[in-house]
Amino acid sequence: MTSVCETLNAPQQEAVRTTEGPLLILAGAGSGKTRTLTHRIAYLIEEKGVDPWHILAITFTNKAAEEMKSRVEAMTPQGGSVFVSTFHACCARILRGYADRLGYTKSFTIYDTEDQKVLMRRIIKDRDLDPKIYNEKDVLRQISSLKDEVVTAEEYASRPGSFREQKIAELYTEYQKRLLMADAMDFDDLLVNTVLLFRENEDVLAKYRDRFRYILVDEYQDTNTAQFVFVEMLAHEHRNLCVVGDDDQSIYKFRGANIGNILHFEEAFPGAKVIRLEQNYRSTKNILAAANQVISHNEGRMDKTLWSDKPEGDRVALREYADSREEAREIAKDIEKERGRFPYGACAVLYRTNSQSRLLEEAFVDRGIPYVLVGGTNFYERREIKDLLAYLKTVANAWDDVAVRRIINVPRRGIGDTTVEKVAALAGQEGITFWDALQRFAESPEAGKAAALKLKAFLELIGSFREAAKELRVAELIDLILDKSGYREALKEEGEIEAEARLENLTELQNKATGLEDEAGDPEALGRFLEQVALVADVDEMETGTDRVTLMTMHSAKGLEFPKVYLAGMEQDLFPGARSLYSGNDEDLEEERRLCYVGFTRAQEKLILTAARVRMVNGQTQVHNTSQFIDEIDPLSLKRERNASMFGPREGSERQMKKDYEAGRISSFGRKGQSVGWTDFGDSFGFGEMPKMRGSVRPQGSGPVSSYFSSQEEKIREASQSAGDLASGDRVSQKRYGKGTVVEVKQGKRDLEVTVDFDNFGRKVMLAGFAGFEKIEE
DNA sequence: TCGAGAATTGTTTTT
DNA sequence: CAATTCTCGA
Repeated sequence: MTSVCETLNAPQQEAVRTTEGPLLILAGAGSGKTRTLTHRIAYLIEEKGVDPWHILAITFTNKAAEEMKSRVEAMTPQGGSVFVSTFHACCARILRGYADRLGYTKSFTIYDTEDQKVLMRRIIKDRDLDPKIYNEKDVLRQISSLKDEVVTAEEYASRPGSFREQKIAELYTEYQKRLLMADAMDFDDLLVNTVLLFRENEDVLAKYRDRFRYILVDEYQDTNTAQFVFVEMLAHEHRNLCVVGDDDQSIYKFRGANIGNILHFEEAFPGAKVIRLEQNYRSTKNILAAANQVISHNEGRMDKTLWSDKPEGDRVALREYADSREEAREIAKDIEKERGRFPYGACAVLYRTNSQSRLLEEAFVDRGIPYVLVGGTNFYERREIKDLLAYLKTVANAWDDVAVRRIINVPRRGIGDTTVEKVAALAGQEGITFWDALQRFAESPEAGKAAALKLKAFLELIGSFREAAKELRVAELIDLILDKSGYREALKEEGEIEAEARLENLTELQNKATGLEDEAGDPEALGRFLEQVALVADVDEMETGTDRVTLMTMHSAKGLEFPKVYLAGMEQDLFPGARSLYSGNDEDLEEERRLCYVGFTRAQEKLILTAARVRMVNGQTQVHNTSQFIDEIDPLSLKRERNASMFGPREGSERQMKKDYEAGRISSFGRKGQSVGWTDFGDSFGFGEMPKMRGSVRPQGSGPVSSYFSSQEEKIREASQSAGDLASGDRVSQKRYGKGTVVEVKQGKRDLEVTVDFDNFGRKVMLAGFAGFEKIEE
């Protein structure tokens, strides 16, 4: 064990040896914090003789938990019995033991985001609120942020607030009531309810305080208030709390992460010791320099400087492309070209939004490059999986209305909306669950003969599953359900490729259940399975060790590292995203910048930034400048690579079209609804979709979209200017389009028509760089 | 009741 | 460009 410590640097060793009292480890990116943490746990066990039973380690993902556990186990034989887990899994575990104290049963189910939305939508509907004004997403977001701060429905309702806030409070209250009735908790509830459990049950709190005498929390910068409260309660007595974090890597403010937790740790835990890990073992000097330069633009950071004694390495590369498709293709090409130095498994392509993965995937498929996509639509969120899980939930928990209603007519069994609504109404007025109402309704004369028959068949079907569950393993139960419900049959009949994929997914789910190691008929196993499934993150499922390129968001990449990293889409308005740029709140921009820092510091040897000039975003062609973060890098650390495809002669039809256009041979080209033209900047070439336009293109205003039009008057004026001066007889009209605004100027006499589109932020949307179009021919 | 086609609308990031 | 909701006819 002492020899183990020798491989650590001085501050790391100190962090390992400071076992008693509160400790904040400020660990910069790549400073070996996981190593330090695992050594610390091993040290506690080996040197301090602490029983692993008394140690709790909280990680950010299940994957990180597993990894930490196996690393500790490799160092000390007892290491395997340390409780390493995520906040959510840990809370779920505690609640499984004591949920009855809160009015739940111990086999409560967990609602995911979709379940939450379904439930909330129903509540809003039942209360006759305008779903436009109270849309479930907004309401849920507000409730979620209240839960992040451990504000209960009662507390919130008792606070004075605006009319809307009072309505939200009512919805919150009702939502919690229905969750309780359904014996279900949402993600946030896992934390909040655990805190409430501790608050109201002295004995439970005492038990866990006694058990977890040494607590470690990783990625502390991304904890929210609820998590802080949870940890504080547990650590209150023994005060052996060690948190590790890096304020520069806090990227989850949007889901309630409270950076104050780390900034004010010393105040919350007086006498806390602070140790800084500032030596980076991961990246070359150039990469680190670029990362440091970018992050230095943020204000209010904790004082620390990351350094490295690694070689200089290559400069950070910047490559610009004409459009996003080309960007994707060139990345794929480049990966293939350098395969000798960087095998596929050594490469990662990171991006800001999940939607960017599509083009990359296409490019990789085209070249036959193997890749793993992390994130996007979670496996467990796919329709067929959710359907089957709803069956399982219905079997496990008859109160779960959302689950029952999901499957009552899946596959089709002739129970339509009308019937379902009647049952729901009955449930509402009697104050019983949907399931109970279903039983009553099937017997009542109100149900038509045909409907009653169908309902009874459904009830019997579920009943038979419940019976069967008593003597089957979960995997076998799944098989039975697929079979007897007719679900598998229905999919097979479709016969489409998509249906086949769905069947494969179901088989995969079954395989996961097979790996469960449950006894036949074990009543807990089903609940365990459902819980496991509810709490997995995308990264948890990531395979490692295969020679494949990794594609994922920068958020998902937190905590990971790769020899070669591409950051795709380094474009203003995409990264940093328009949302953060125009919110009027600098903190939003700073969070994006931290995300950029996280992205940069994933790279060990080579970092390549790419940007596209023209990109489709939500079906709209947008022209982007390179990200401001690029300007924040010292030019000496950056290598702007001019690539032939962008600045040299262009190939194929686009080039020909350009010539034709210039020579006046054609006045318009492109497919229906599209036109093509030149942008003012660079030499790039873009397609712009112009649904309202026909005819040829006259380049007008172009360049970065910086103007900001807030009032309707301004928008109209701007649109008019694009059309030229207004004359009498011109008609100006405006209409809402989504959240944006479209202003149309029709100048009848001169046969000129202009449409200018404004996005959510009031910025004029430039269609591939053009603001105005002259209509020449029909 | 149900499906097809039209219309609308939406978007960071995720445990 | 999706994905979802709406509308309408059978």
